[in-house]
Amino acid sequence: MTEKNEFLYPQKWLSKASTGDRVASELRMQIIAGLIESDAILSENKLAAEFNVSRSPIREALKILAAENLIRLERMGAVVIGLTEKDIEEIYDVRLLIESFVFERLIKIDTSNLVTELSKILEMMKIAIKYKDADEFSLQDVLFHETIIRAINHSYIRMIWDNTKPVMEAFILLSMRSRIEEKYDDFNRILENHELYIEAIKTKKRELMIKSLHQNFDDVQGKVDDLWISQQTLSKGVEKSD
Amino acid sequence: MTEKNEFLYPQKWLSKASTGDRVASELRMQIIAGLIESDAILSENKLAAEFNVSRSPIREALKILAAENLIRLERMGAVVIGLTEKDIEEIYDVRLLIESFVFERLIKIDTSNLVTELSKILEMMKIAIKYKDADEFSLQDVLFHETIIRAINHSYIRMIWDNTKPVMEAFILLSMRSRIEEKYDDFNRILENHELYIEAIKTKKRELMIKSLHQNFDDVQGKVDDLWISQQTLSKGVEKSD
DNA sequence: TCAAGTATACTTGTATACAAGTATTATAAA
DNA sequence: TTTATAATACTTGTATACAAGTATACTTGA
Repeated sequence: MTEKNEFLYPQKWLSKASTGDRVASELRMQIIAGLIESDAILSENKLAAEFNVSRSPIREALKILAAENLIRLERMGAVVIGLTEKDIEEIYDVRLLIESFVFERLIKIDTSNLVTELSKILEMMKIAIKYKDADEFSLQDVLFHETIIRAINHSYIRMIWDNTKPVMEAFILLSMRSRIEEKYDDFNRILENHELYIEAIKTKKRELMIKSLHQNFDDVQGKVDDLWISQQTLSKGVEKSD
Repeated sequence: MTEKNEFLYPQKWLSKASTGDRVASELRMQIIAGLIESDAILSENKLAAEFNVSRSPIREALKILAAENLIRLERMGAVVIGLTEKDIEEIYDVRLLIESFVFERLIKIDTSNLVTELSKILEMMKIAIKYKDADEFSLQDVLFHETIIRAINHSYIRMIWDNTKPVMEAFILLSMRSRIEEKYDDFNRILENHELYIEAIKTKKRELMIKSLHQNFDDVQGKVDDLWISQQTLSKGVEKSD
């Protein structure tokens, strides 16, 4: 048995989370990072032993991951589905879909407070880059989009966001970590893109928003390659758990 | 304590469901039907006693309902949010959104099998009406849309469906039950509308689909009024659980 | 009557126990 | 060697036990 003292998921983001949430966050990262391979079978008992907790929070975690389509709950054990390139594309389909919807609503309301809020987040992102803090950058990046989505006060759009957020966050986190050192310039492009997004919301120009969203997506396409590479790196020297 | 021998949710739909799923289904119906009022506080222990099960499946059920935004999990007790008219509108926003997306994908693929499948479901719906079986009709109605959505094989669109389906199913169920007796003619309109939808998929004509979707939504607007009326009827003579 | 403080009866989160069912493995027979 | 059967070691689902924390209500003092 291997004692794990290091976590992929930033523990400080889990200040008041339950054990189940913590386990879910960590397993999610391990699955998306490829440390736990697809088709692997997870047993509640083994996981409980591994994380040094009881089966209750493990069950909770598995339910969460199943809802996120990262695993499949079967009779005997939970089968890891993992995150394919197709999944990433699909997540961005959904983001494109809901953010477009949100934008149409934003056009009809006063967005000055939102723009202020977004500007603040953007500045935080700049600081994060300055100090090469990939985690903080990812946090703010996700928060940026969450802030936009929450602005229209739509329970079910927010529900969709809540369901896709964890996977997206984990994915962005891994992607940014692998890029912060080598591909430093990428981040300026991301910043510019977010500035464009704010501008679109401020001026309520649909074309700008579409442009920004698509650029963001194109940017992600690159992230995918990077992540797959980083997965291989991460997987090296890690014993298989079968 | 009141012993409940009758359930709002059709038990035969839960053939291989866990106790937690059963409890969730029943609580969902009671909340949407208004038997459990908004702002009511649900305690795990009380629910466990009421349903004659342990806290484990109750916890599972509450997690499910929280994900559906029907309740809010707080420190002390789960607070019932309930389903407002705004929620119904929002659910249909989402349906409009994802079914439009799905249609764009359907245009690009061979839909002959899908059309056959949908025709079969439509015939089932007709039989259900013939025998005034509101439950069966609702089941097929929901299945109709689920079949369309599943046809494009998109994990994350399906995820959105999975998350909104239970609430929508419960809502449609209650609505149809209240209408099957008095507003019999409504059902023919619904059938025609579904025929239009099939035609849209067959001919891949966008306008037809939009028309059908909007008619469906207008139809739902009427459902809302009916449901609120049926809620008051249902609520009569039911003691409050505070 | 009112205020403060303490005791009590709740709440959830986690751990453990038990039961029912399934896959695997070993054993025995042909 | 192969097949059938039985035993065993797993699996999850549910029930129960325990611990930590919170709100409420009561008691005690003025």
